[in-house]
Amino acid sequence: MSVGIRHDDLRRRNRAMVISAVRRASQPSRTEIAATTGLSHSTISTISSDLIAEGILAEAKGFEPAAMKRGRPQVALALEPRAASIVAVVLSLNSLSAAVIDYAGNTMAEDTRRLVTQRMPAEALVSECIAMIRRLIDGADTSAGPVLRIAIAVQGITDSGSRKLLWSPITRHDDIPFADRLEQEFGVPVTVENDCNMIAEALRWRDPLRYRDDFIAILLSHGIGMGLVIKGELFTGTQSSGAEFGHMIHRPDGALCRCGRRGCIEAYAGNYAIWRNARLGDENAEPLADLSDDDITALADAARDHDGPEREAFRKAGEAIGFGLGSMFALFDPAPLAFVGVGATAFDLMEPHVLSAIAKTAGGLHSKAISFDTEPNEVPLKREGAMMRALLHVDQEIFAAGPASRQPATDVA
Amino acid sequence: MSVGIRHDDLRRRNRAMVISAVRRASQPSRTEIAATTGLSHSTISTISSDLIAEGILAEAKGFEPAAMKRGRPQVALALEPRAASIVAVVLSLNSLSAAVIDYAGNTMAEDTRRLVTQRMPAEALVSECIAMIRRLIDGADTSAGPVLRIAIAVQGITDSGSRKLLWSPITRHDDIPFADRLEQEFGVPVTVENDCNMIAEALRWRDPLRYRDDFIAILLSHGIGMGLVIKGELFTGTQSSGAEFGHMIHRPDGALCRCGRRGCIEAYAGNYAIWRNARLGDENAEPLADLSDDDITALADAARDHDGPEREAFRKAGEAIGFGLGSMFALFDPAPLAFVGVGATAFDLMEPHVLSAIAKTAGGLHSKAISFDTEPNEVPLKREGAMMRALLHVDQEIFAAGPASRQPATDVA
DNA sequence: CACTATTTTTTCGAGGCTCGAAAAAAAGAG
DNA sequence: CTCTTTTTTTCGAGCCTCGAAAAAATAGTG
Repeated sequence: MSVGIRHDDLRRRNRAMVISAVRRASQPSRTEIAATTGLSHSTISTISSDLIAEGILAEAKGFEPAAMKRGRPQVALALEPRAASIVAVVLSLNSLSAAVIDYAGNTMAEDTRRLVTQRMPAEALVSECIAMIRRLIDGADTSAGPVLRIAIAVQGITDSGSRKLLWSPITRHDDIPFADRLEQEFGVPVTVENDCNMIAEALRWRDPLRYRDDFIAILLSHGIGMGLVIKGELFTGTQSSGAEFGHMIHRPDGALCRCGRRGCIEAYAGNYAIWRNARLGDENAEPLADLSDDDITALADAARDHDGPEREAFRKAGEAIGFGLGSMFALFDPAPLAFVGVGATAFDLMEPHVLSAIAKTAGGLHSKAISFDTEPNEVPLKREGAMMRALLHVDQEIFAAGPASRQPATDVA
Repeated sequence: MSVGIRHDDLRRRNRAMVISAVRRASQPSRTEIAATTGLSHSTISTISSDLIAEGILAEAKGFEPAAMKRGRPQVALALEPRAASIVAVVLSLNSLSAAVIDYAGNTMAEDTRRLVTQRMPAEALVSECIAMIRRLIDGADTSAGPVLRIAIAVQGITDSGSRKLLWSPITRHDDIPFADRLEQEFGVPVTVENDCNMIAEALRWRDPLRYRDDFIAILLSHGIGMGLVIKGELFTGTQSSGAEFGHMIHRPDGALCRCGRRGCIEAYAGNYAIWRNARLGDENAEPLADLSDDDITALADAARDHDGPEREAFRKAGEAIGFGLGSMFALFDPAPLAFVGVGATAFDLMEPHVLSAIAKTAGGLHSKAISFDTEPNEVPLKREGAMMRALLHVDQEIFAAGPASRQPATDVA
């Protein structure tokens, strides 16, 4: 059962609250923080001066555009960029990229390179990550704070503790212990997270009004991924990263999926499935290993131009997604949707069929709550999500705890 | 955003913790409570003596079987039955039942009667509830504490605030404001909750070892209902009671469902669907309004006796449930299952097909985590669930708050 | 039966935390 | 230059939890 609240947890939580308020709002004053957190002015004053003394926050200077009011002007608080830094890594099919980011979210250094992930041994994937991170850290500006956390966004299924990559389409190997290996190497907490979950996290920060408590991010690419936020929290499985929308069953014993099973949504709506339906007309044909973005845009152009197998393939894809969403909506009610990735550029071809399929399901009941949005470029989203994930961990788990529990002793300073 | 923690919240939470520990364990001592909550002995001592003084807890006497130890014997703490009472109501198709229950969970008075719910106006449903509760309260033993909460378990979809019955198979009417009407009548907080959610809540208390953080209760009756506990919390929709498993889509544009749509799981696995497949062999036939339990057991007996349409109907039902579960497991990983209701007596006929369908889905990966359990009688579970729901509200929201916020003033005692 | 060992529960003072009120600080308005 | 307004800090009061010590209550032991 959940444990009782100790006296020191109180401070910890309220510190976390203040840090979170500063990260969320752009440079709020103490008064604004008091308003959003519901804590008293005196408490905010005490906590924020502690945080400033510890080098976590700083008073933002050289900026008063919206002043022009009577009374003592508000002092804006900001995150101190040099308080820490984190590393955000994105590992996708045939591509690895990483960035060192300061505590305020500014990118200090970044790098990207192509790999043939599907042919590499598991250990090589890990060591490529390590090597890239090592280069970035060594080369980074020394003014940045110490690296306190590393987050890796990766296509595939991770365990619920975000420590291992259980399965991924980018490699033949299972159970790759990324977190353990990188922690051993860098001596810093590491998490491996599902890329679509990171996309959802990023959307929340990009557009907090639209994507707040309940929304769904769907990645339309070679496969179909999903990041799900329900009641303000990222929804994960009990044992894995979960939300494997692409492998919900659309038609029992239906089309052959890349995962070896039959009838998965992905087997109708993944890029390989659309291509297969359009070009081969055989939904049992062995899925292709990879497809270029151009292949998909070519199919979409053909489908827009004239009726034919291409248009029909996109219809089937939209239908599979729509019925799948309808089934999900039966479980937790409809929510706003964001379609991300190359496939999103062809979403105009699928949208009517998605809608008409949803209308045939229980989700059609409250379909007002559904809105669509598309974002073709998933890579920056994955990186932003991993970044936010890492920064929030630093906020909530390291800096909120206070100086006593972070360092052995502050006496001999 | 979530609000900061005030100083008095701390006491409130720790009081809640202690009450919860006493309700969970059977008559724990102060030492045991300290161990399970992680709070210090002195804190537990202070809080528990407050609670005893307020008449919420009591020292349990006349019981020391497991003593025989050296040292000062432990004093068992128990809930004081007269601290409060609650009313648990179960409203199902053609049946209404209610019970007055004391704070320790003992039934003080109960009543059940048959109604023709489908032909009654919405207002009549409400007033029948009111009348039955009024009779029970007036007739109840005066030694019971005041009624502090009423919980209604009802078949159908409620809003996420548990105030209205949005839709239900037991009536033609929508949006029945049970909570508002009953609160107005009795001046006590009221909630209306989905019956399957209450079944899940009850299972958790009946067998906390098996049904703890993650499990699924499926009600197999005329329709198919589900109560879902994920990560220790009842899973509800964002706008409704959610978890409408029966209306996830099994086969797009498939069999005609009672809800008017096509291909829902219920249209294959609900009692009416099994009967229709077995007797009419036409999955598009208009669903029957009601079926007796005997009709279903007769079908099951026939299916066990010889191959034929009955057996095939149960196969289809099992398959629909299995594929549906597989799709759900893609979202949040497999969990233990409890099948409840008349249909559970025929579960032996479905189980192999459920399993083989799950094996064809992503859920088949970790199928070790799946276990089945059946419980034919759903009525007591619904009542227990509603009871626990109401009692927990009293625990957490009324008694945890302390006497100051409950009464105007304790000065002139 | 008195005494000891042992375990549970209560008491008490110390240390933290938040809060409200009042004071201090820092501007614009007149 | 003084007054008004708003923000921020300071200070004492009131709670809360904790650890240590004391008190309470019982089973063993000779």
